[in-house]
Amino acid sequence: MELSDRKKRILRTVVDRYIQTAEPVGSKAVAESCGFQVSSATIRNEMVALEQMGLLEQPHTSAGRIPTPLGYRVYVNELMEQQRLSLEETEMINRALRSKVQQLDRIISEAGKLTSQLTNYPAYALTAKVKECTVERFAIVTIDAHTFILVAMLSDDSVKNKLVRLHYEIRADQLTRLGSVLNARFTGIGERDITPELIVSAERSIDDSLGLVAIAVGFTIEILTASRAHDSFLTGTSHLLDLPEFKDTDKAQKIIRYLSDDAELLKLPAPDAAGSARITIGPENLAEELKDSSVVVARYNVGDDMQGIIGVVGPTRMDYTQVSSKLAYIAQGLGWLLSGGFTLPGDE
Amino acid sequence: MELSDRKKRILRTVVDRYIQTAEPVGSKAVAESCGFQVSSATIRNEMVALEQMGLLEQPHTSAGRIPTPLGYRVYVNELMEQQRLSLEETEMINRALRSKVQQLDRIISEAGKLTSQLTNYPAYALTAKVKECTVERFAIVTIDAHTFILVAMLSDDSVKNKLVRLHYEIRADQLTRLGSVLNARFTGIGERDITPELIVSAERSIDDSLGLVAIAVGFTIEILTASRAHDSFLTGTSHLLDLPEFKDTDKAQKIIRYLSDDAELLKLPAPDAAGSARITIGPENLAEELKDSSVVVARYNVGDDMQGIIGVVGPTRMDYTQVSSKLAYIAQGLGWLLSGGFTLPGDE
DNA sequence: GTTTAGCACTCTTACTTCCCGAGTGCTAAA
DNA sequence: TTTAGCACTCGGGAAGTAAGAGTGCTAAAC
Repeated sequence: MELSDRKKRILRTVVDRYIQTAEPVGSKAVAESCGFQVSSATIRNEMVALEQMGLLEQPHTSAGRIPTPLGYRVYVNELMEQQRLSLEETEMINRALRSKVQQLDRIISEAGKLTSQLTNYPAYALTAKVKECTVERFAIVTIDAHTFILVAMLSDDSVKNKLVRLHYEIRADQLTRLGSVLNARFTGIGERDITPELIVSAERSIDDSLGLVAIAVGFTIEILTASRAHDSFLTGTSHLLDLPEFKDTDKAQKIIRYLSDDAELLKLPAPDAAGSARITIGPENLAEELKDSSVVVARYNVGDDMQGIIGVVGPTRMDYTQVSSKLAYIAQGLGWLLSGGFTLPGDE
Repeated sequence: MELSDRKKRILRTVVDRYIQTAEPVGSKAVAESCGFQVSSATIRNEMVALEQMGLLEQPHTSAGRIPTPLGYRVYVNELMEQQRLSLEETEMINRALRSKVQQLDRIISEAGKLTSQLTNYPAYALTAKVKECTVERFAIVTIDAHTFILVAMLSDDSVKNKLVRLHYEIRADQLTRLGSVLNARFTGIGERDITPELIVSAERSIDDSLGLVAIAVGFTIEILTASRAHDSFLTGTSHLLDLPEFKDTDKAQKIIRYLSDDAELLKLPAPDAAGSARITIGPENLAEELKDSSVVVARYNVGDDMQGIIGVVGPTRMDYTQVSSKLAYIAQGLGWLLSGGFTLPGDE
């Protein structure tokens, strides 16, 4: 498919304008738009050609043209110029990311919030474990004679904890022994390696009449099971209601409900490589609910064990340029922070 | 204000029906409704009286009546019977709560989700610290020569952690010393007690040429600052779009946007005592955005240091009976779980 | 051959008008 | 005090109308 320069320019103008206004774009508007020296009639002829190529369509006779999904695809692939984020924007993202990265568990949800704020579209964030998790290290913190906190550091660098309250008193040395047996026998192994025999043998080894091992192992299994599941977060759904394409509450509701379902989010397309953004337009989406919407996703990696996905959902008329730039930057920044250390590019 | 039995019964019928259908209730419908032996004309006369008392109103002449906010208030205060949750329902809540209480930090957000699911209205959850937090205990977990996790257990029983990666190598004994000085000097004190002098003296005491103390204390301050702030979660906003009163996207958007603002959520009314639910109807709300909506909130306490709030937002035509029962039960269950231990009433 | 101007045509959107029916308030009788 | 009957009111949906934007086509101009 070969497009003349003029056709490209017209297509780009139509897409840009339609992204902004959500109104079909007429030939006159295109002709008047930046620096065309030809009349609207000429534009009309070209637009007919673009329509026959399947890049534009008319919602009805005698309305302006709007891009088809294929038109958006061509725009995204060939016409869209990668937008440079301004210094202020990168600064802001850096600052926001850095201040959010206090607690490992929360980063992902915070990254989602940030994305939604910056793009003005709903954003979702997922974590996905590539490998099965194991506990790297247990720690026990005594609160009082009845109470302690069991802390587990997992192989994906996250930390889980549980407050344990017992009806009977426990001595410090019992907890110490519990800690050592947990660290000796239950670290570095996956959920399926925790057998009843292992538990019994561990209980014997410290003469565990109180059943502390059983409690701790129960918690461990809970954690490992939960960590196999994916975490997901959705924010900024109210942005959808801003858009004219969702002024019909039914549509908005369907899509928000769809996005609220963790299981569905997991099925969404993911980019192959970290850092870059992948764009899925309208009917390219497999899910029926998203046939009228577009999804932009970026991936980041944390070590080898874990990866995360941040995505933005909007109408096909999404501002692809802006969204994909910002998303890619955020994903990259996250990757740096999580696996690198404290500094982001641009920091001194 | 004295209401005859018949008037009470009529008011209750109107409110119940309007809650279900969202349509103005006519005299005929009331007359036919359960067991009235009088004609619609009699009902009409009574309804005029109720209207003059300010309990009912007509959206326009020749439509049925709908309750005024005052009408709802009377309904809530005098006519509503506390609904007993069914055994299945309490079982389900118990099960859901128990399985969620793995990780202290997440409980509150999970409780919000649960509430929203059970009531079919949007729910929000807040934590509020009554007292300033302190770190109870530090723990350091070594990952490799460049990396360790700093874990802090706070006085509110939550656990915070931070992955620290350095460009230079650190020895195990350096970390051990860091741990002891942190536990010796930085536990049990509030944010404002962390003075530069304290930091310098701590650094000297372990000959900290690597600046580890500075990093750890920086993290501590971050945590204490953040824990003073409130956490808030909002879920189930899509339920709003089900309701006819929010079929206008503008209204829905305004209220969702309002609820997404943490600062505003904090201003919402809170119940005085834990366990019971407080109901705020329409114009009783101070916020302009909520003048057409009602809020049901319940509070739970965790020890003396912390308390949390769970709230449900819906139209004035909210199913107060159902919502307040469930909310009270959930709040109660949470309180038990968080401060008591493992068992819920009804468990064996 | 390409571009332009002009014109008739189409289709949506917004606005007005009109009718229907549900539900009321009043009055008079039971 | 309750009931039946009746005229009246008003919102909502259907139908009809006018305006406007944008098109496709044709014929002339470059």
